[in-house]
Amino acid sequence: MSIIFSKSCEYGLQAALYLARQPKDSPAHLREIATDLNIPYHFLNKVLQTLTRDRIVVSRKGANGGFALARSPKEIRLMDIVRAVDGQSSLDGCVLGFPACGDETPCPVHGQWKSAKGVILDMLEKKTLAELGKGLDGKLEFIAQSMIEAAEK
Amino acid sequence: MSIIFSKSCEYGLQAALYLARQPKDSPAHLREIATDLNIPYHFLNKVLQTLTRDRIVVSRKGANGGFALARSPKEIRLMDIVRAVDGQSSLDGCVLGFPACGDETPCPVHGQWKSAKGVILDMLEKKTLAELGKGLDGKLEFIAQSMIEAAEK
DNA sequence: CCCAATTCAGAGAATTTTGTCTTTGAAAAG
DNA sequence: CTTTTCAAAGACAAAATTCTCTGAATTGGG
Repeated sequence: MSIIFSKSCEYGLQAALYLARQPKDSPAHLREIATDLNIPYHFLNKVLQTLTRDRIVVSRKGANGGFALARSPKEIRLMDIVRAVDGQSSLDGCVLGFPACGDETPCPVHGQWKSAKGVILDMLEKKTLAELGKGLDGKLEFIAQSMIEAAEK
Repeated sequence: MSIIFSKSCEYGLQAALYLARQPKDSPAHLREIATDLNIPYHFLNKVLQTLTRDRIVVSRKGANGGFALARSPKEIRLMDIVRAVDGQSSLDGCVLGFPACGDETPCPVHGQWKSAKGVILDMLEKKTLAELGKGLDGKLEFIAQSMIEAAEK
């Protein structure tokens, strides 16, 4: 599990990234995505259902079916996926766990944490799937390679 | 649970902070700490055992026993506690979960995440219990208040 | 010196949360 | 209809969190 995301969310982000790289008008199959990204089939099923309900991806049943992004990758921010899967509140809250911590009654690291979180939120709010997919251009093999190495352990 | 720490770690940080505010030569009892911070007694027991084994706090049994910091609050950084409880590796790893992500084969957000993590690690490495305790001076009631509100939910 | 009370140490069980799998159903295409 | 593919409920497993219980060290009082 990543530091800040649940596994569901991690898988959701990976899958969305996968779909962003997919040629237009050719939806990807659950089976294909799960295999390529080395994600448990049925767990990914559930995550994609969530993203579908949130209208971040669209699904089609039957032959020629599959999953595709609901809108242009330029219009899907990482934050959209995080919010859909882990919920907004997953990024709120005091880093030391003090329930009453806030701008008025700050915990001792409130200020510093706020600026660190600012960098993170900024990243999530501004990065779109389009930019991320571009970052992967010319290294299609990155993900696959990544997963092969993981499987070897 | 905080975004980046386990509950164990959160409790460890809170307890250490508590001990830093404690008058010299008067160790705090487990029962007292757990009650004041609203932490499950036996879970805190375990966390404090970890911190004791790591020589961040010292313990004494029997009457007049209890827990105290093993050295001056000025010499205990947040990172020491995080490392002891959650382990160093809890802060490593790709934020999107790609196992092969690294400086040579970066994931699309590797750079941004690295700088965000830099701010966090910097905070953990530089902030000592002494500075944090000072931050609480004059608001002894902060923690208690915090916990009362939490309990009301 | 011995005993009783106090307090931490630690193993391990129970619970909760999170992640994974099983199974059945429903929609679409040909 | 038959095949393909997503939808969804719910069982199961693993991990994190919380609780139970027993033991061991220390102190102070008889």
